[in-house]
Amino acid sequence: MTEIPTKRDGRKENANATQAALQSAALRWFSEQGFEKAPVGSICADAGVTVGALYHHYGDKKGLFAAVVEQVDAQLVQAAMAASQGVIAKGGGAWDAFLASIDTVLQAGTNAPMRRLMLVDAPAVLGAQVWGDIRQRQGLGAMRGSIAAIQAHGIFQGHDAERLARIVLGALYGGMDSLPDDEAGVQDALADTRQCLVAMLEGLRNKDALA
Amino acid sequence: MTEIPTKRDGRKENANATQAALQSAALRWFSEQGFEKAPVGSICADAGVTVGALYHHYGDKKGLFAAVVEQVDAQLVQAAMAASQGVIAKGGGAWDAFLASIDTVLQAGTNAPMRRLMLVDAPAVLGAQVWGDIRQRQGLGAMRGSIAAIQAHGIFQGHDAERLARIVLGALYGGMDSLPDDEAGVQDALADTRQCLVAMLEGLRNKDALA
DNA sequence: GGAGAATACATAATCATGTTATGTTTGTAA
DNA sequence: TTACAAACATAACATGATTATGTATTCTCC
Repeated sequence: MTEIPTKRDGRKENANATQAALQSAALRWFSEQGFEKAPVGSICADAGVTVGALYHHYGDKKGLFAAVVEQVDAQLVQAAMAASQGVIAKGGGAWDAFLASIDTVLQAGTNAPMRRLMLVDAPAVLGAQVWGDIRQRQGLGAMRGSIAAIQAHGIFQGHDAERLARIVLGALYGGMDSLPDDEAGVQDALADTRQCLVAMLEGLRNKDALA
Repeated sequence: MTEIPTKRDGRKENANATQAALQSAALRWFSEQGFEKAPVGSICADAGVTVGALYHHYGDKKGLFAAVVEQVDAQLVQAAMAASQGVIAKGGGAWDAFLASIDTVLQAGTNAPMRRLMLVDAPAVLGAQVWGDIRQRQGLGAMRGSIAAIQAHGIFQGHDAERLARIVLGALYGGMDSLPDDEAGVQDALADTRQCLVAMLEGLRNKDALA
């Protein structure tokens, strides 16, 4: 969108490579150790560069963290939307498509390190402003879109899509939070959690239908 | 519970006083500036002691933070239970008492600094283990108790109280998260948020009643 | 009631870690 | 080919948490 590089820039290619290496290493360190216990020196060493590269591209440690968070979030949104549209493609209704996207997020929440990265560290490290912007662009935006799509089908009428998105996402996070950290039995808990969530959502849906 | 001090200990009284001063100052700094931007030196200076006192009583900065979080959480639980029992005392039902406790928590969430302290910084700083223990003793424990009480009245049957508590609390936090940071219009948003939450809960209640 | 011990701090050094100031290289445009 | 800027490397720097050590006060016990 910026400009069509008629002559390819060798500098920028290298820069993109180091950024990719940096974000890849950072994702490992941040998810496994948490933001605090992930020294910039270790991340850079792991990426095969020095701290100079990091501060050149991201300004500071939080900048790198923000880039990682947004990247992961974007991938999750993409997966959720793919699942949703998969249901539509198979002739499913808007409601079932909505539930499919929720299932995808829940499934992703199975991974404990990822949970801490996205739900615990991100809001604390980035602050309300930056994290709010990222959420708006990624998760919340997608959820708001999904709810708006649902509302176009006559469901969830009369509620502010933005607020409802936050509440539903909150319940979803609460559900993810209830998953055990140990690998064993996660699937059982997942099924149970899903049942609770769906019950609440369908409850809300049916209740609105009466009014 | 520990032992009846037949001879009063002057040391312990002084120690309790400094601990109170420390926690009071810490609450101010942590809620206004966040954990990271609250230097231990400033907290101690504000409390009229040196860092030696802090590390003697709490081990480290996180220890002091944990004490503050648990104290605030305990106060909130107390307020919620008082509201709940107030409804009972006036002849209200278990369900309305349940909603009253939720209202109390929501109302507390009106305060933005408090929100960051309890919902953002606490899980990130303390880690899953410590924070989980505190929640278990305070908020989650109370919510689980409330739900169990509800279930004794035939509502929310067939769901694991623990898991349901986490999901409801998650939705509650999501709702608090949707509140605007500016003071103006908070009450409007609060009413709207409350409506969404109650709708979901009553939806779940009614749905279960059918099965 | 005095010696010893333990508690409750104060003070100053230490240390870990994020950040920055200053090169140095390399590609690119003129 | 020269000048300039982006993309790093290196080493010094700054900040803030932690700790090692010292001291006074209080309690315990003989």
